Amino acid sequence: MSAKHNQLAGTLTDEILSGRYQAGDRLPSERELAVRFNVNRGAVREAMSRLSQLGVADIQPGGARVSPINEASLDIIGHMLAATRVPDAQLLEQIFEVVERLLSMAAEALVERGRDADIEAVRAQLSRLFDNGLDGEAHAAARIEMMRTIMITSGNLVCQLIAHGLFKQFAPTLEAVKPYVQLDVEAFNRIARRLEGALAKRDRRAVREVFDDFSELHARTLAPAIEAAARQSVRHANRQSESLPEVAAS
Amino acid sequence: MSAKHNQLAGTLTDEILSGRYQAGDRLPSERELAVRFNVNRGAVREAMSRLSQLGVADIQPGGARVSPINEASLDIIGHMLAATRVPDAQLLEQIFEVVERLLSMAAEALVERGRDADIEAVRAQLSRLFDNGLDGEAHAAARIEMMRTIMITSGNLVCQLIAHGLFKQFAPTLEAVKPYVQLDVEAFNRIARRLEGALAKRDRRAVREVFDDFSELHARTLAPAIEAAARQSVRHANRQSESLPEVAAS
DNA sequence: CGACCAATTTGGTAAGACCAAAATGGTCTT
DNA sequence: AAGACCATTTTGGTCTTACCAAATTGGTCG
Repeated sequence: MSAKHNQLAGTLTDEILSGRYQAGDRLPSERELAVRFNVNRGAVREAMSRLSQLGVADIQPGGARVSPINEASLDIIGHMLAATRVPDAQLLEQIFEVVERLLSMAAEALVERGRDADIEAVRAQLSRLFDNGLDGEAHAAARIEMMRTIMITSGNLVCQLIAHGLFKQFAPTLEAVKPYVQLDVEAFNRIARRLEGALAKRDRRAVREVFDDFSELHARTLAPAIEAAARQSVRHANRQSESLPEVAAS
Repeated sequence: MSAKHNQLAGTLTDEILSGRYQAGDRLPSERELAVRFNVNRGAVREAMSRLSQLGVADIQPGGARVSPINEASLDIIGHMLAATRVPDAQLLEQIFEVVERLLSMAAEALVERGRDADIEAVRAQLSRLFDNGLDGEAHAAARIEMMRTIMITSGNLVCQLIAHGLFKQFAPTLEAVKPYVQLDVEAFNRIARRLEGALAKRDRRAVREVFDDFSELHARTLAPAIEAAARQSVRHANRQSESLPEVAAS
């Protein structure tokens, strides 16, 4: 139900991401796209503007060209995840790898330069994770909330922005995979306990080791979940991603 | 010389970043901004669209509101760096902290899962750094090129996108600080040598330690450079950042 | 074969009108 | 007096049309 220019932008980015247009190729002119998709040129323009800001197209007077993927904005990750109905396992792993590194960085900054109160806050959240018996949903929410707190209290804005941006993009995918995730709560809580101790002692090295192990656990958990999701998804119909009907050429 | 909507977008983001509009505040309506800056509403609209994609404003039918900074896109970093004529040392350090973490991650991925040819390529670039006597400019260019190679060969797209995005944004600032940077080439080359060895042995732990030390060296180098740049810049006139003249209210 | 120049194509900007959703402020009910 | 309800106004969203400037294109001339 989104507006036309949104659909157009989505269609075009998908076509670019799918290789329909290669990097360096010229995109059709705005006027041509307008007639082809039977929309206003203004709508085409807004769509192109988004492509430009997404970094997938370089648009200049005289014509627009497709940019190399590695020059794009972080925001294409969301498109790439949504493009395939089975989440791209490799890409998801890359995302988590980055997130966990940044998380480790934030936690290390916290133990090195953070205020006591902030450390206490994170420790309290950690305790809640392994103390009372939270159900699956609550446990997951608490985990995310804790990571968020670490990011914020670290004081590194860059880190926060990246984490927030990435999370916003893979959240829907995560939601789709979630039913198949079987977290080893025991193992996780062991790690949480270790992290809590490392924070208490402000032991940076220990913090890092904890996150290394956490990263490993996460990978062990995620891989089979994605596989399971992939097996299941073959039954489902193709998600009808909204796209504009293309008018036949004369 | 940029277009009106660009200037307007810049002016508005600067005002938001400077706290002129607080998070949650309502922004003036498009029509009001149009008369205030004596531009077409279309121009205002394009500017607002950019604010929205930058994540600094949430724009909805009924009114636009300022978003909290930590929900913005990575691209505001560039604005923040450009906002103050003296580069914000803290922010720059945060950026480098992130970049170096990601670099370490990429290098570790390379030694763990990379192809021999790719490792050879990086080693060759490293050798060039400490073998022949490159002058300052060439040495700096070679350093950047090597980091770029590591990022690309790591195969982690997310990592690449972040690094590319960050680099694009602090490049101009770096250019401004560069004259004041006095790199300890000796120390750097020692680190380069160690990295080259670690890559050859595909020793992940060693790679990480090298990057930890590299990060430290980088910080030691950067801090005094920024300070020197700050001392010098007080003499220079305020960079005349292009902004739109505001029309007096009737 | 190459340099140069004009016609065309392409993106950029502007102005105006209209629509739908949200915010606003008044009114009525309780 | 407080709250629910509703019509008006405000605000962003879309579409249309026209014109401008820069880049591309293709031909022509040296």
